[in-house]
Amino acid sequence: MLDAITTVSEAEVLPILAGMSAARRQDLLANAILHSVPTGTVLFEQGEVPNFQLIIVSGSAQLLGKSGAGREVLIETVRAPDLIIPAAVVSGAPYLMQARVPEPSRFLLVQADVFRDAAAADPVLAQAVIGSLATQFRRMVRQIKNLKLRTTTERVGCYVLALSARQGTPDRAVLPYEKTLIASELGMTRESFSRTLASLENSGLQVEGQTILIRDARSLAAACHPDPLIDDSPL
Amino acid sequence: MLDAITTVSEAEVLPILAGMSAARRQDLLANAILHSVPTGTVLFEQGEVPNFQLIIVSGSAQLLGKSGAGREVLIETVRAPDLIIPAAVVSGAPYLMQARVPEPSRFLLVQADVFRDAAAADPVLAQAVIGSLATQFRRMVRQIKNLKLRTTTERVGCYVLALSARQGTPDRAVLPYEKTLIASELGMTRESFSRTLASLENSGLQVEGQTILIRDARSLAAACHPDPLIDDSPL
DNA sequence: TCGGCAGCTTGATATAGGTCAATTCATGAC
DNA sequence: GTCATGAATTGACCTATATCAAGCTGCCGA
Repeated sequence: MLDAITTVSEAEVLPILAGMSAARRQDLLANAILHSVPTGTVLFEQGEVPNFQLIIVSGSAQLLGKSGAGREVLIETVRAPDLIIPAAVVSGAPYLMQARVPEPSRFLLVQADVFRDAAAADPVLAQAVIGSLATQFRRMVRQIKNLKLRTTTERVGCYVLALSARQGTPDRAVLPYEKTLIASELGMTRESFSRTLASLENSGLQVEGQTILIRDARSLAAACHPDPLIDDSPL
Repeated sequence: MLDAITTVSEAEVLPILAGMSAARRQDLLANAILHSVPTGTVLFEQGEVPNFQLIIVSGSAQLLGKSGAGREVLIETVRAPDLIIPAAVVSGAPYLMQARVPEPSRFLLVQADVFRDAAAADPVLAQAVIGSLATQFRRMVRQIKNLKLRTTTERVGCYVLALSARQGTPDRAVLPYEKTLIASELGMTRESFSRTLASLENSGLQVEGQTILIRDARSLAAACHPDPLIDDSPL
């Protein structure tokens, strides 16, 4: 499960580390570890202080927020290639979210202080960190606008539209994980999500298990008011 | 209103630029502009592409999100010394929020491309940008947890508690701006905010215009479940 | 093949919070 | 001082969404 990196060939192609001088990258990877984890693994809990910067080599990680009462909501999904919450690592502050692995994935673990030092010393790595942080920040802002400015119907409809755009299939969208999780991501209960999806069948949408058919994108858009400054850009 | 910087004395003390070599800082400031603006000024609209990186020298800026329907909510307040949405500037993407000035303030305007180049070239500036982005990201995460995991009562109560902690007065909190704005920041209507505050009078709280007296912090905390991983740390 | 979960849907009901409207309060202009 | 304006409160009402409670469906393991 824990493998020291013998060949850096894999890590070399990581876009995050691209552009770093070979020497610097060598330095970074000296005591890095490549970790392959199965579905369901918890990478860290909220409240923990980061020991490592995790770099997603393949797969993805879900970031969950938990309340004192035990309620648990999905906040974000991060996909390869990216860093997992560099904000916590660079600030050395406790994680605000738990990280869980929804599919077999591989991560590169870099000691937190090593990572910080490297980011301070290497402008190319610093740029990568800045880029990752900026993108993640903007996603959070979009989500806040989504929550504060929209009804559940709008959130659900726009979620489906954004999904179909991201998947390159204008006539359908396949839900990437359980509806219960998606509901929590959208800030509603699973029951509301189910009902809202059903009610959108009047607006050119058809639910078929995990796949949602979009029979009339025009009508759907009219019902849920997509907005490029809220919905994830297809980038 | 627009003044070229003749003396850099002011900018020199800006913590953001501290640590940069004098030469580099000089370079940055060469075509920077110091801008003093009155209350109410809109610095930029959402949707605009950033021309400048704005650095808050004194005062603050409010970041608002607007819906197509014209609804407008407060998302964040940024205070000196800090950068205004570096995420938009470094990524060169359109602003997701409008920036408005709630008090007479001064900003240093650095051409966006100049700022990007400087951040790429100067590790110290890069670190400052990383720090600012990380802090701002974490604030957004806290806000999302606040919105998704809490009731209005909890949000209002914890807001007051956090305020009083930040202001160093355990027995009171002074609301920093209109209640309508605060309500939108907390994701509710002004009416709900008003009623919720009133209802918390049963939990050791007393409303006195813009100042809220905390007569029984224990009881208030019991009613609203503060959580260090959600509420702004007193840092 | 048969449980037996886990996830989902659906229905009935409750309620938190939104909407609309009227009133008070505070502030600043004149 | 009075008036006008915008903010805040309060009340009555309503609806969107949560909650609670069955069923349903598909899947996995024995």
